[in-house]
Amino acid sequence: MVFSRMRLNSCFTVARPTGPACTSDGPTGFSYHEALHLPVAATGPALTTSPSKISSMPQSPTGRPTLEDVARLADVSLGSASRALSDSSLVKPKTLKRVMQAVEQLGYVRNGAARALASRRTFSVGAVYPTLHNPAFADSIHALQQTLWGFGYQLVVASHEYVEEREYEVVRSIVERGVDGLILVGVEHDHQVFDLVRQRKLPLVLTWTLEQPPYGHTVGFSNRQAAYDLTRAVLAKGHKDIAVICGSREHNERARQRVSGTSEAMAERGLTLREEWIIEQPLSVEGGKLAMQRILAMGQRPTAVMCNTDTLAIGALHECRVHGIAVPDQMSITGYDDIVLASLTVPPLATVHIPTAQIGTFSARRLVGLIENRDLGEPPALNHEVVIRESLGPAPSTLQPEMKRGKLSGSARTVADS
Amino acid sequence: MVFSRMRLNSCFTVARPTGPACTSDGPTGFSYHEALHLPVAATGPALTTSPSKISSMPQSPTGRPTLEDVARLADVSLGSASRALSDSSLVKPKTLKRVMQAVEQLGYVRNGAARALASRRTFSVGAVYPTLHNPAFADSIHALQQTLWGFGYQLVVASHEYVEEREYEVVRSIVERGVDGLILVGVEHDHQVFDLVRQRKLPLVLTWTLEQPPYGHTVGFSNRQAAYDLTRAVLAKGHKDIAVICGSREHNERARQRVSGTSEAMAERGLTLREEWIIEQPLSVEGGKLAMQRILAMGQRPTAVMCNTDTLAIGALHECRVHGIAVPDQMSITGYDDIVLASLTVPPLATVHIPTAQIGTFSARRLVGLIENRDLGEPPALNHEVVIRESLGPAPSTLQPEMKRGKLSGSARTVADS
DNA sequence: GTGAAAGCGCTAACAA
DNA sequence: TTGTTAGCGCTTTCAC
Repeated sequence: MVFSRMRLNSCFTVARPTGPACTSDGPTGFSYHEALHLPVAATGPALTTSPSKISSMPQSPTGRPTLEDVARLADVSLGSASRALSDSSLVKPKTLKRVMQAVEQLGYVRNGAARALASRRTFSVGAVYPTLHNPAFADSIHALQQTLWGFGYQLVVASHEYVEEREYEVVRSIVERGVDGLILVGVEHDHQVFDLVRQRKLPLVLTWTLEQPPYGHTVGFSNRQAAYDLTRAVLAKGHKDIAVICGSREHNERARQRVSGTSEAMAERGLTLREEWIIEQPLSVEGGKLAMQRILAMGQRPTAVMCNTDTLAIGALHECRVHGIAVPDQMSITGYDDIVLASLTVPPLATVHIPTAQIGTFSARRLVGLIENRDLGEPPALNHEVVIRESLGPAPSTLQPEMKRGKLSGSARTVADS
Repeated sequence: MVFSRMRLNSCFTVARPTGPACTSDGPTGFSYHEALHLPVAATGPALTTSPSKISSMPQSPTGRPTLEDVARLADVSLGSASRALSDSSLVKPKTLKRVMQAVEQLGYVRNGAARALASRRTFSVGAVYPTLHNPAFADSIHALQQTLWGFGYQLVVASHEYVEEREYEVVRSIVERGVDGLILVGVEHDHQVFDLVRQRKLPLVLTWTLEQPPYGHTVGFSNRQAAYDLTRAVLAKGHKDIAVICGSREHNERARQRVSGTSEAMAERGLTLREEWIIEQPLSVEGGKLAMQRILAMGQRPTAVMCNTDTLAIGALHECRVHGIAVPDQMSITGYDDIVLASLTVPPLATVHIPTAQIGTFSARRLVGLIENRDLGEPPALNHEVVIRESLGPAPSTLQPEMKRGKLSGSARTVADS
């Protein structure tokens, strides 16, 4: 077993709930290593070797010990007990010690609801994502959660599965349950969402975008620019007939911006992104397959298909293999996001690297900064990066016989899949 | 815009917070479609077209309207207002209507902390996963969250990143913050975790396992059996020299069971799983690469490598390609989990299909059943399924020249990637 | 079916 | 530094 049950130390750091490894940004108090290893009074005396004076303390009607029980056992006032646990520097070491001892003996665990009600702080933040079922978002959530934990915040997550009407319900539900701040994806949200959040003055961070929102702050990158840059790379390979597979563009400015980034780059070359070559599908592997099926059924086919996410691209790639279409010889495919698997497909997927983890990390920092009204530093510019891999090849018409296989202008590179 | 601001209906269902699409399991009350579309009073009168009598209602010190404000405006008692929102069947339709009107006018949003404190229910559950950075877990969390939402519960997630000592901190922190139930992965947890949860009588569901825990219930499948079955399939291909790539087995009974399932199946054939061919690595693509590097550097190589997760397998597969090792001709590779991408690798990955989404769904149902003390039906037996795909081929020694490429005894099949 | 009132367990102001 | 006390906003008896 990892913990010494005898160890006497605090779960508590300054005005901050249990658990968090307060990073260097945190106020003074117990260090990470000192803190957090509070054992719990076992169910029966027989089960514990703790110094048993668990005694006949009168406890609250719920059965669980309350701070009042702790104070009584420690023979200090309620206030002192509260202070000891919230900010140990507010009480004498001796008081602290007695309180901690009582906490340990009783197996006391704070009541977050009471804390929240009295202090109007929940130390949790909400994050509503389009879906958790997307590696890029999962990565970001992962980083978000880890960073928040470091600051002492819990993460409440939910998703609306791209059903726009659900977002408000979801956000409302989360706000109702109580969070100190909120993270959403994109700038485009029902006005009710903004109204609700603004009315409550809830700190808000919008991710995955740089657009100016009617309320809140953003942490992200330019979807349009990323798509533009990637498209330039595609155009450089001589492609003129380009199709796009994207998610629904309605209510999703990210999808729209990616498409417009592409059409802008094409326009600069005097090319037009044909509307019938913009195919909307659910952002899944299956969606990619279906879209590619439609493309392959077309009379005139594009020579390059740019997918709005790697997941779509993987589906598209797979469909090509099924139909015996050689990628990139007969058709080039690009993705977007650069998920870990993008570099492992066959052929490896050309894509745009999106700083998913950074978005999570910096949105957490930004949000905590807003909540605690302290400066955690401006989030740096988050950059995308075009990653050329073998799924993007020269357009068939320009193909020289001798460079039929695997000849690339840029070398295939691997990013962030370590 | 999707919502009619004028719409007058409830956000509230019986004793259950806003939002959830109460499924058929829910008690009576507003239907999903009736519910939840409560607009919020906009910041300034100019911003809203609401029937403005927003008036000079004295509001609580926080600035936000409270139930008391609602009651006053509706001209009913606090109690009635509370009842109207918690269980509309407890008040007269007329009362309800007036309350709802007041709610709408004020843009009232319930205070979850106060609710939780008074009712001792938070309508949220905690889930602590090893990591969110694993498609199998992400799938499961996704299903979990969706199902919980249907029941009116919020999901608080956190991960311990396979650092066993962190789990207790994480669990404690979540419990402190307040949840009505808890979901963990596996049966093996520090006794402090069990002590804490047991002491608070917190409903507990352990997933991804069938082992009997000291406290709580399980929803899962047999890791040992799944590994056993897959190994039988490998053995049937004539492999005798089998290596295993797994995560750390310490504190992880799932990893141990998978390994022992393999060694048992081998033992039945009089084969031994060599300890030096059991390679522990972090459960990532990178871990799979590193492990395969080690294997390829060995004097005598195994003919089949069984990976404990698809992610590891994908890394291993990739490493083989990098080193020019043909899969499955020179080496067979299997995974575990059957993530969406398993069927899309080249060659497609033989693996065991794990009912990840079902685990999420049923653990949610089980937990809610425990919390609300109602019978939501016993979770059905969750079954794994061996999925033979091309990465598993005959052992090189038994290889007939004419079946060198792609000859399989079972046809490659695709599961659950639609 | 409704109103009045007593907490839920804690924090934070204020005195001492 | 410590103790006292008044709520935080809601649910839930308990009478009526």
